[in-house]
Amino acid sequence: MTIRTQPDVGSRWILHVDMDAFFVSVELLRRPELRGRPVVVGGAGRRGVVAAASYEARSYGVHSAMPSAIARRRCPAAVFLPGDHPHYSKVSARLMTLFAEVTPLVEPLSLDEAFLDVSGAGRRLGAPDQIARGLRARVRAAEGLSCSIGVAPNKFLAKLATNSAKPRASRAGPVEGTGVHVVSAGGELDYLHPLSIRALWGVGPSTHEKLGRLGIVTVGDLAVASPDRLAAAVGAGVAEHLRALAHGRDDRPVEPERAPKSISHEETFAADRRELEELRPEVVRQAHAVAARLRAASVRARTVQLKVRYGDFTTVTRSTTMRCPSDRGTEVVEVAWSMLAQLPVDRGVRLVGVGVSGFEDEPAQLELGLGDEHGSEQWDAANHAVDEIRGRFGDEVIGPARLAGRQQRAPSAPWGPESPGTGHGGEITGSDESHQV
DNA sequence: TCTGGGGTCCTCTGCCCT
DNA sequence: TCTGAGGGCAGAGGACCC
Repeated sequence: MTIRTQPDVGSRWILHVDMDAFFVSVELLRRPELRGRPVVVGGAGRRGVVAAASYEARSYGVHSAMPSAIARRRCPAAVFLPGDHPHYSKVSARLMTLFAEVTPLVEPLSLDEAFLDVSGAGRRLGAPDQIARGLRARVRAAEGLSCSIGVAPNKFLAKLATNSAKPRASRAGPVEGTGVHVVSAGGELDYLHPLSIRALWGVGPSTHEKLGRLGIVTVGDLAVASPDRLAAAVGAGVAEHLRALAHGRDDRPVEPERAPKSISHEETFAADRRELEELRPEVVRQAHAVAARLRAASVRARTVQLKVRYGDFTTVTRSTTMRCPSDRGTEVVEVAWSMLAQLPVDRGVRLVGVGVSGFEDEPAQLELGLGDEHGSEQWDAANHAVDEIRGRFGDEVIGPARLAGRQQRAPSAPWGPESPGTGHGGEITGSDESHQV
């Protein structure tokens, strides 16, 4: 689709850049012999899911988030590759740098997606569609990767437009996309209203079903639906949000610096665990990983959340708000453990996770009446020393004595539980967890 | 032998306080 | 002293996104 957009002053133009099958495409650069074959990244473990699938694999009905067992059944010829998250992160960082050469207003959405506000780049780089085509060419030249770009007056429409520009999988194989799709100012509703409501941000399976019961199928149906009936079905807040989108309204700015509001780590086990003590190393490792990220971000968290998923997939969460915010692994362990100890685990736990939220920049209040007043300063110093050691020599070189003797965890296993029998590394701990280097 | 990991946002409920 | 209303907050869970 080619709509000539003008480099006019005052108009708002947003680019949504989405890399095509990012993880797979990055792997194919390292393994070009797999080009043209169905390739799947992730889903290597017994309980894993697909993180990304090549368009050849998608032709067999394989898609991301699909259980690996089903993916193998649908496409037995597919090549399954383990994910290499650190490598994808490096490539992603280079891409974001490339985007920043177009405009300083770059908001990364994930490793392979970003919004760019090019409203002020018209005089320098031309019309938005020209900027988009130029950027595609630069990404291709610099990294050998393909991306699709949506161009529109706001973020929501730009993201939708990207879908129209993407390559597709058909039974006959991959079909080239247009690469760039422009939704012109004034043409928003013509583009939007024929689409399924499922295309809207915030309409997942549950909301889709509720709206379907009201006879709302397309975005156009939603735009003319009774606000009261809508609110009764999905709640006032969601209803207002959806009505705004259905009218093409979205005035959220592109925000280059978005501070995270929570940090968490979780892990699914290869086999369910039924003993509390079997779960302790995981809680310790996750709590210290979370704490290290807090220190890296120079924030302290007030709330600790524990997540437990049982073998039947029921999930419970427990959270505790601490008197004083903390960035210390020992404190996160203590709070998470006290919550876990109150849950039944003998029914079989498949996943455990530790998270923190409620961030504060201010220095933590000194603890009173809890032993030596210099103790907390010493732990802070020790924690920062360990962070520094790990930054220089890697995560494996230092860990809690509690986890000593366990096989170190692979650098990253984001898309599936570890193989049975592998243990984990950990982080600096206090009290009962002295250091092992 | 189906369902990962890391997030955000919203709603509902219960508790405490005024 | 009891009761009810209302606000603020914490906790739990659901839905959604990539």
